[in-house]
Amino acid sequence: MPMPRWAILPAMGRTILIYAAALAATVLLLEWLQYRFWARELGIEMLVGLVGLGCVCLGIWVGMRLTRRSDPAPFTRNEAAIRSLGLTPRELDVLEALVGGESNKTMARDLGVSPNTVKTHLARLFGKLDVTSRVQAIETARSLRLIPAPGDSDRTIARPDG
Amino acid sequence: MPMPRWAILPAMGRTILIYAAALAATVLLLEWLQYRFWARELGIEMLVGLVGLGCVCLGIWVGMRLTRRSDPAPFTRNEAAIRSLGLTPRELDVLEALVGGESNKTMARDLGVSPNTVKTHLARLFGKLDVTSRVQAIETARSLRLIPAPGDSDRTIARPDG
DNA sequence: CCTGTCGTCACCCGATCGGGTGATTTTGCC
DNA sequence: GGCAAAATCACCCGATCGGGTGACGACAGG
Repeated sequence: MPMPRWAILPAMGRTILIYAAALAATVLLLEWLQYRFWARELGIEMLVGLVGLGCVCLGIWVGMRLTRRSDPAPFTRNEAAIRSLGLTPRELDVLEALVGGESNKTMARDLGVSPNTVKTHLARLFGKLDVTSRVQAIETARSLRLIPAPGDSDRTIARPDG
Repeated sequence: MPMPRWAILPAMGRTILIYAAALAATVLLLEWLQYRFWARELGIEMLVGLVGLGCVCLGIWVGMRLTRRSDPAPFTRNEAAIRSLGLTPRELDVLEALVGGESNKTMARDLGVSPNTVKTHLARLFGKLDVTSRVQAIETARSLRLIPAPGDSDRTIARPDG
């Protein structure tokens, strides 16, 4: 399941608080500068225009902050899904080794166990993920965010028509 | 429909024009409302505050418009890589069917051919991609942007150059 | 102590895969 | 028509995979 939408609200709330503080500071700054003097000197229209201009810049900055992508997508492993599926640490090791596309024999050598053990872990993994093939296991694991998807952690971009 | 990158610039310019028009309209509206009266009634502080609030909202809206991503990563298929590898259309069909994690028999049924044909296409595909397993073929194809990776938009963009 | 879970390994067996060779038909192009 | 590429299908064969069962030791928890 994807990250709930409301999870970004704290960040937005913090930004809004920062903005509110900046606004209050601006108002106090104007008061401190005895803006009434400036109002008499420049005229109310000019004062309102200047304030509006400043507030527009502030709003643009806030708007950009609000819509900025939480950029790196740091890939947080879905521990809840792991627990609900009952995946053991060793099964996760096999799952991570699975994405390399190697054979059971090679994975066994990498993990330092027997190919039969890898087969056992894989069989249980397939059962828990409710899949029947290695490729489906990888796809399902990625959709459940058990393992990082391509472009999630390492940003290796091969540009088309290179 | 192809959407060149520079095409978003007019959209931004349009947005800026809309913002400028809205600002002018607001100023005129204030003038029309004889804001001097409101300034005397509410006090300059309140007037400035209201104008600032309105302009901040306007600025936030503009900021959000300016930083809105234009369809992030529409996934352009790497036709150059396809050509350089010598991949035939049918081999690409098999490659796309491969990501589903189905067996050769199922892919053959989906493609309307014999399992032996799928095996032949797969063998040539493995040779051209220089891999030895289905999973490696998918990983390599994704890294070469022959097929969309999870997280990429599923809409394929037609490129002018064949 | 007993039970449950986990990790490890073994064996069997059928299905599938990967690799190779060969053949035929279709398609597009000169 | 001739040619080349592509697509199709068949067969063989060894390797691997997927599924199932059984077993053993370690280890935590009641």
